[in-house]
Amino acid sequence: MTDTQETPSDFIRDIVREDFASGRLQADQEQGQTLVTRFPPEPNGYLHIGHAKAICLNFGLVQEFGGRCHLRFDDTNPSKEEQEYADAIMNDVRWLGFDWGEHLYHASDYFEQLYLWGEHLIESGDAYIDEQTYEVMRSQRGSLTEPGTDSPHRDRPREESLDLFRRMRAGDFPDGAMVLRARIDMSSPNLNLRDPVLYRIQHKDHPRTGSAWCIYPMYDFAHGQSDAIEGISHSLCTLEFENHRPLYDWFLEKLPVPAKPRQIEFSRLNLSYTITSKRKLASLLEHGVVDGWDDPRMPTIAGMRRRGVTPQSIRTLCKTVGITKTEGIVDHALFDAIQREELNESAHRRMAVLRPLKVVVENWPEGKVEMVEAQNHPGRPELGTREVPFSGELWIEQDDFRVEAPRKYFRLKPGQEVRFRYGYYLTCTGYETNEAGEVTLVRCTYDPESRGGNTADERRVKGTIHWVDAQSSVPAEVRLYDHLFQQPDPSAGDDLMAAVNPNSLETVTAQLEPALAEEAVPGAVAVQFERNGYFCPDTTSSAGAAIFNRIVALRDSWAKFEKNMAGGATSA
RNA sequence: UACCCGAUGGUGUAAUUGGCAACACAUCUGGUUUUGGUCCAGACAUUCCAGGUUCAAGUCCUGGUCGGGUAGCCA
Repeated sequence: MTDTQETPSDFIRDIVREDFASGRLQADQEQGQTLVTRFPPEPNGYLHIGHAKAICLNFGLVQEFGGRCHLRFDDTNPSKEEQEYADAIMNDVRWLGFDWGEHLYHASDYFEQLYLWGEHLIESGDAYIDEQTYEVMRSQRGSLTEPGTDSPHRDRPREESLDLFRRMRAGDFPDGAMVLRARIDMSSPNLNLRDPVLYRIQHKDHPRTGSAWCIYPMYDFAHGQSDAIEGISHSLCTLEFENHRPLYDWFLEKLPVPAKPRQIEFSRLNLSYTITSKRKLASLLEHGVVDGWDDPRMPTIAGMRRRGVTPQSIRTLCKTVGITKTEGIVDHALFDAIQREELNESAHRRMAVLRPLKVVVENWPEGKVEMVEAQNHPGRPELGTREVPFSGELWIEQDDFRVEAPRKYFRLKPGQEVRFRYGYYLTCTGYETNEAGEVTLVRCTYDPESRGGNTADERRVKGTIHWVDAQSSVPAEVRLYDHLFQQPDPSAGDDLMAAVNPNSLETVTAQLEPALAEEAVPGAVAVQFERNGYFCPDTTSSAGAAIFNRIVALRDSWAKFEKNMAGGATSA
């Protein structure tokens, strides 16, 4: 995978550079430690835009500096994890453009070693079996401001702990009967060091190890040691693990591990109008706000892929927001801008009318159909042209006609002449309405001398609108997406559902130019519907039943102008 | 009222490690344009506060303020 611009440096890249300079890292594995990173998801849910940041960091680093990046599933809790998630995660990472080669690992690969290290800690007096209840242990933990108190089993003989630990493994005890705890310091100001639990009993089959185990290691006891086993040099994680680092280092010091990885924390990616909490995302499904994990409005990788977002756009976003330790919220408009920039360059132009209004050309020769030539990309002539039918009955956007138009409205209105892009100049001569007063039809005359969209006299026509020929156009379902939430920070309030945008999806029956019908198949590249936005066929679309998703709308300075006018009028 | 972390425009980052506060997005102005798109030009900051060191401080020192994280047998 190659991206056009170089990734700017950041504090982690600075550290890596320093490590090469100091000799801690060697470019050649034969001579010592190379750069080794890892992306360590728990297979208990779908990947989202926040994960993309970690993926780009870990895989991007080794692309730039050499080395390797492992994909490691942190599968230490069988009651939450499933193979289905692991498969989806691998698919998403690949789609994002990254490759772990042969370096696919699982924390469960190390269960035996981890268990042995558990015994090791017992033997060295650094761990013990505690058979108190969960509630008692919690009450002994103290609080944020008060120290905890020692467990009565804290000084139990090593042989006794060892025996109990072995019997735990053998399945002699029910869930929750006892745990293995590190013996550190119950009065530590860092709560993670107050004799944390290392192993718990769970009589539950594991997706990979089956029924081999009924005790499973906790994250803290598994993660750092897994890093060490794999020879990870830099273990990059998000800020909430900062307080875990002393524990991470404690295990590496107490245990005969083969390497000493270094944990470095960076801030999560937060996008405005978006959430990335697995629990909250799941609640959207439960409440029926979205159809599934791959609903195109979801910030999941699967959702964005279905929406038509490109992996390149996601990578560019991650590159642009950078890596720091400051927590903030990235303006979603930045992501929109990044997508438009990429799509503007690549997407072929097509004409599609989203909210059709019929136009009849009164002086058009009866039954005549003309083919006019349209460019596929005005900025890139090398992308060629196509033929589009034009006749006396056309569709235009409802919004491109006004009976009473505001100042500076350049589109169709009674008496006004506008350019039908690549077609002819049309002048509005009248219109029809229904009982409700809605315009149902617009009457125009055309200038036969204006074929292609200009005239010999070079008279100025300010407005240009898109259109499709009514006889040959193809109806299609088009899904117009907006933010899932109406507040920039949906998590700010206490009621997530109250923040949901009721208009996050608008479905319209559009009319497409004929060429789009064949392009309406899943997997097709994004196209620009001129003056509307960038669109991509949905996974359920077919040539016979076209369904398009709007990836991102075009910038619309006229809509903004009108909105400001309205806002200014009320506030003035 | 414990420990850890953070603080630079509206937003996200940068600043050769003590030397003219830069880039992108957003917003606003104007120009070009057969997409009200693209493109082009311009505008927009007392670097959280108060002291101190220095010819020189976003950067170093002291003290504060504000924000976030942490009390799972989750990761």
